[in-house]
Amino acid sequence: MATGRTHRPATRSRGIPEATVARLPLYLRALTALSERSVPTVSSEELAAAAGVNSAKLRKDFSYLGSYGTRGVGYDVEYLVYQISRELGLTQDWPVVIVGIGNLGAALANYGGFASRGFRVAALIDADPAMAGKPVAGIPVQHTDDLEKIIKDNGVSIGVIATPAGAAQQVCERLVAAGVTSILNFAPTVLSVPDGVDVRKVDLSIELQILAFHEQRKAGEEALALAEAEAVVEVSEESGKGPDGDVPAVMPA
Amino acid sequence: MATGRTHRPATRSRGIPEATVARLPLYLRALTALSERSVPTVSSEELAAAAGVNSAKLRKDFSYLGSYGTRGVGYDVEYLVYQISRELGLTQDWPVVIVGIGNLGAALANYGGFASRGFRVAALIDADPAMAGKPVAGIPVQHTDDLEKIIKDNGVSIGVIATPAGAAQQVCERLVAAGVTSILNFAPTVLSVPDGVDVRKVDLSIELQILAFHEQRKAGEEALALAEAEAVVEVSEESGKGPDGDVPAVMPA
DNA sequence: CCATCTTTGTGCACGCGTTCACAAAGACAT
DNA sequence: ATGTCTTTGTGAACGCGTGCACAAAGATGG
Ligand SMILES: NC(=O)c1ccc[n+]([C@@H]2O[C@H](COP(=O)([O-])OP(=O)(O)OC[C@H]3O[C@@H](n4cnc5c(N)ncnc54)[C@H](O)[C@@H]3O)[C@@H](O)[C@H]2O)c1
Ligand SMILES: NC(=O)c1ccc[n+]([C@@H]2O[C@H](COP(=O)([O-])OP(=O)(O)OC[C@H]3O[C@@H](n4cnc5c(N)ncnc54)[C@H](O)[C@@H]3O)[C@@H](O)[C@H]2O)c1
Repeated sequence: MATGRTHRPATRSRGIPEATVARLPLYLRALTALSERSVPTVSSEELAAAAGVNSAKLRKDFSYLGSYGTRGVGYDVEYLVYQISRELGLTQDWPVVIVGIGNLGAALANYGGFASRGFRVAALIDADPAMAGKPVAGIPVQHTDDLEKIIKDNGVSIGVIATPAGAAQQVCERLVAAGVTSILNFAPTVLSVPDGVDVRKVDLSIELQILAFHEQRKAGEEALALAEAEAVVEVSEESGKGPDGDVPAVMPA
Repeated sequence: MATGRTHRPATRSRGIPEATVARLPLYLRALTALSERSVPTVSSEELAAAAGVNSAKLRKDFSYLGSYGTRGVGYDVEYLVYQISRELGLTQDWPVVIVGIGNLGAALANYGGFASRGFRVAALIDADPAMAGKPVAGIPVQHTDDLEKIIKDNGVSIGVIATPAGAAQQVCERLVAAGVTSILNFAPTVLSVPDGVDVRKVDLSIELQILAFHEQRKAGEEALALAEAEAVVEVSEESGKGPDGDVPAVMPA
C-alpha cells in the first residue's frame, strides 16, 4: 500500500515479511481481548480463530519473532502481548498530527482507539483561520502556518492527512520537509514522497468499488446459472460476438 | 482483506486477479482526472505514473480486460473509463446503508465521494432512539428496528458498519440475514460471515501500527549505523545474548 | 522414568503477483 | 508502398506468501 516505493528494498534487519507485519496488529487485538479476560495461555488454533486467520500462518508469523510458545500448551498471553507490542514499536509513545479537521479529521480526532495503542494526538492542524483556536475533541485546532514548528516541537514522525485531495500533496511535502517520515493518507490521491518515507492510504471509495466488482460478479453468475437452467436445450445462435457484451444486460432490480 | 474467507475459490468467470481488481479504481481515478482535462489518449507509462504503479503491471492489468490500447499511441481515455467502470460494475447504481451514525458514520454520510461513483446513500441507521428522525447530511436517521425493512425496500446489497466494535457482529448478522452480501467494516473486529458474503475492513489502528513498525525500524537502523560508525575497532565482547535485546534501548527522543 | 498426548515450529510444494524484456502491431512520414 | 519509430501485449523467470503435513518438544499421568 505504500505509494512512494512499491518496490521494497527488503526488511533487512531481521526480515519480518511485510504480510506478517500487517497481521501482527490483528493478533495483538485478539490477545489484548484475552488478556482482559485473564486468559493465561492460548493455542495457535484458538488465537487464529479469534484473529480470523489460518493457524499454520499464525505459527509461521510468530516463528519470525522467535520461539515464544510451549509445545503441548500454547502461548503465554501476557508475554506474547509484550513481544508483539515491542516488535511493533508500541512500547513507546508516538505523537501524531492530524491535518485537515473537517468531517473526517474531526471524527479521527474524537476516535478513542488512538490513545489505546500508544498513539497520542499531539496536534490538530487546519488551513481555515476560522477554526484556529477552536477545540475539537478537547484539543485546540492550530493553523497551518505553524505546521513546521508544531512538528518539530513535538518530535512528530507520523502524520495523518485528512484534507481535500487537492491539498494533500502540498501538505505531504510540508510534513516531510518538517521531519515526518510516516504518513497515513485519507485523501483520494497518489502521494509522491522521497525514499525513506512510508505512505499508507485509506480509501473508502476504492473499497466500495472492489465490493461492487464482486457484487456484480455474484449477480452475473446467478443470472448465468438461471439462464443455463432455462436454456438447457437452447442452442447458441448468435455467438462469436466479440469480447464485448459477455455479461448480458441483466441488471438486478 | 476479505475476512470471511481468506481462501478464494478463484474468480472463475473471466479470472481477473484480485490484485488487479484492487488497482482498477486507482486507474479509474487517474483516468477520470485526465478525462476532465480533456486529454484524449494516454500511454501506459504516463498513466502508470499518475496511478503510482509500474507500467508493465498496468499493461498486464489491462490485458485481463481485453486489448483496449493502440500500439504506438496508447489508450483512449474515454473508452478506458467506460470499460473499467463497466468491469467494476459502476455503470449501475449501488444503494448503500450506513449503520452506526456516530462520529465516523456522520463523516461518511457527509462524504461527497460516495455519489460520484455510482454509490448512493440509501439510508442511515442507528440504535439510538434519540437520533431517529434527525437529519444527517440531509438524510433522516432511521432506527435499527427497521433495518430489515429498509434493506429490502431499497434493494440494498452493500452495507457499511460504523458501530462500536461490540455491536458489529450482531449488526453484520442482521444485515446479511436481510440480504446484504457485501460489507465494509470500520469497527475493529473480525466479522464472521457465511460463504458468498464479502467483507472488507478499514482499520485506522492497524494502519498506524504498521507505520509505527517501520518507523521504529528506521530509527533502529539509524542508531545501528551510528553505533557502527563509532565502534569500528571495537570488538564484540558480549554477544550470544539470545534472541532478546537485539535492538538496543536507543529510543528516538 | 517411561508412555502418551497435545501443540509447536518448520521443510516443502504450490500458486499468485510482479517485473523484465522483446516481438508484434500499428501510426506516421516520406 | 516502405521504413522508422513508438508503444502495446505477453511469455517467461523469479520471489513472496500460503497452507499442508509432520517431526520434535514438552507437558502430563501413571
Ligand atoms: N468524510 C469521509 O468519510 C471521507 C471518507 C473517505 C475519504 N475522505 C477524504 O478525506 C478528506 C477529508 O474529507 P472531509 O469530509 O473531512 O472534508 P472536509 O471538507 O469536511 O474537510 C477538509 C478540511 O481540510 C481543511 N483544509 C483544506 N486545505 C487544507 C490545507 N492545505 N491544509 C490544512 N487543512 C486544509 C479544510 O479547512 C477542512 O476543514 C477528503 O480528501 C476526502 O476525500 C473523506
Ligand atoms: N472515529 C473514527 O475516526 C474511527 C476510526 C477508526 C475506527 N473507528 C471505529 O468506528 C466505529 C464508530 O466510531 P465512532 O467514533 O463513530 O463511534 P461513536 O460512538 O461516535 O458512534 C457509534 C454509533 O453507533 C451507534 N450504535 C451503537 N450500537 C448500535 C447498533 N447495535 N446498531 C446501530 N447503531 C449502533 C451509536 O448509537 C452511535 O451513534 C467504532 O467501532 C470505532 O472503533 C472509528
